[in-house]
Amino acid sequence: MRVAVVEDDLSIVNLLKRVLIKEGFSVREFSTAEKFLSAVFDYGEEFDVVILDVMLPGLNGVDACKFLRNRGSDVPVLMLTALSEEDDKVKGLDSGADDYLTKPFSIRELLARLRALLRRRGKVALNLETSGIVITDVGVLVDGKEVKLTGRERELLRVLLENRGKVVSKEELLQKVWKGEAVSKRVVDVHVKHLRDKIGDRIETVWGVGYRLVEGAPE
Amino acid sequence: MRVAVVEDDLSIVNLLKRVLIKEGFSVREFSTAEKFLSAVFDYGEEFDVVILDVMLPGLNGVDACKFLRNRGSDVPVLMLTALSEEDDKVKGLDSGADDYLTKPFSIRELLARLRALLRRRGKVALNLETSGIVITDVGVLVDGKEVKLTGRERELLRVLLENRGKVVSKEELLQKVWKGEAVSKRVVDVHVKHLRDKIGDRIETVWGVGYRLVEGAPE
DNA sequence: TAACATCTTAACAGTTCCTTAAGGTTTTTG
DNA sequence: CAAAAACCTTAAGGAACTGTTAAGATGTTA
Repeated sequence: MRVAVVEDDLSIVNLLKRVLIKEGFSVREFSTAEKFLSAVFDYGEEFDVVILDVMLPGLNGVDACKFLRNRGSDVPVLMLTALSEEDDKVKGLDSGADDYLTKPFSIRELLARLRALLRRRGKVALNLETSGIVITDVGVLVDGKEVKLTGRERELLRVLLENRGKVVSKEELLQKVWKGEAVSKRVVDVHVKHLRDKIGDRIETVWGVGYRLVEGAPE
Repeated sequence: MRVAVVEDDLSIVNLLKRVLIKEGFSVREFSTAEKFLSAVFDYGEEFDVVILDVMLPGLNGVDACKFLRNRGSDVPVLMLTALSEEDDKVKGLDSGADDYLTKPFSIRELLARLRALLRRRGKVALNLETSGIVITDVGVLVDGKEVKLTGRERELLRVLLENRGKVVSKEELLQKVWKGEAVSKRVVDVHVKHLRDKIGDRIETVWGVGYRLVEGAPE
């Protein structure tokens, strides 16, 4: 699950990062709405949910959300603000946000609302920590140790991680990692091999179907 | 964190510089309010916080602060003065200053107030010393030794330093250092090379993405 | 103007990454 | 069991990216 945190207050960013990463999200942070929108529309980055501060330098969260919706994005947006006035709540939701949280907020409530948002969209927020693997924008941690992965390897791992415990077919991997490029099916094998070399034997082969990332410790 | 020190008393300037640099601030000093305002509005320099003396030759601190606010700047201002009368305190805060300190002041109190100001703005004062690199307006210190950098090199280093430990994409570097000028992507590589030659191998290449300034000692 | 510093581009060299291909191994099927 | 199918492993070639150097452009200073 990829979550974008659009927030300029470093102390909040760091708090969110710590909590969300522990919960198994891939966290990508942006200090301004402009940077976030550029990542989405200029570079085509995709997120499963967005935590968006209202008070931002430059473009504010409400307008950023409107922009998102105008451009057709339906990614769930959780709005954050220091203002608790009803007026702002209305503005926020009017702009297309899905939920709203006023600062200061409790971590428990934030997580609860995030999960609610994802559930509503048919997504399930899982704690990836059980696999011992954490992906952030800074790097990839396996059992607490940083591992250097290439672009393809990282994407491959991300897809497997999102479906850990479940078999992912080669077709699905090709579609999600290689985005329909015309490549041989065998590239998957090769990259799985490389991944195995780097992260250890956590990828199981399901004969005739695809691959599955084994779960680590039980919940 | 960039701090502007606007003060004509050299002994105070030197004291502040020594302390602030040790705390990890990039310090820029101005002996008059005019010079400071010119840097801000004519040259577009940006600061995270301003330490502004009230008694200055020419334009005084109170008026300089008013000027700042009138022009729409909301940078945190910590006012310094030798006068302890309530009257001056009121004038200072009326002018738009965020806090106020009378000379003589204790270093500890100054730092506490600075941190409070930055925290209020959602910024966190970090000690850049952990990277072994300190940037001031006089020069750049690497492991205590002064290094001569050119303009581009210094800006490049500053952006990397602000994001140390994190990958900064080439696009972001081009945007922040070259402000959207139409230059080839490769200029970044060349300047990184020059920086490496001058400050040693502290810049890591992240293939296909950008560069990262490695962190020195842990926090 | 001459000497100097800085910045950008271009060219070539070096590196990393991705894909394909080929031969070997394991699993399934007849 | 033997053949077929799927997968593993390795290595080579090429594509994409970065490193390095030098020359020209531009601006600055003596």
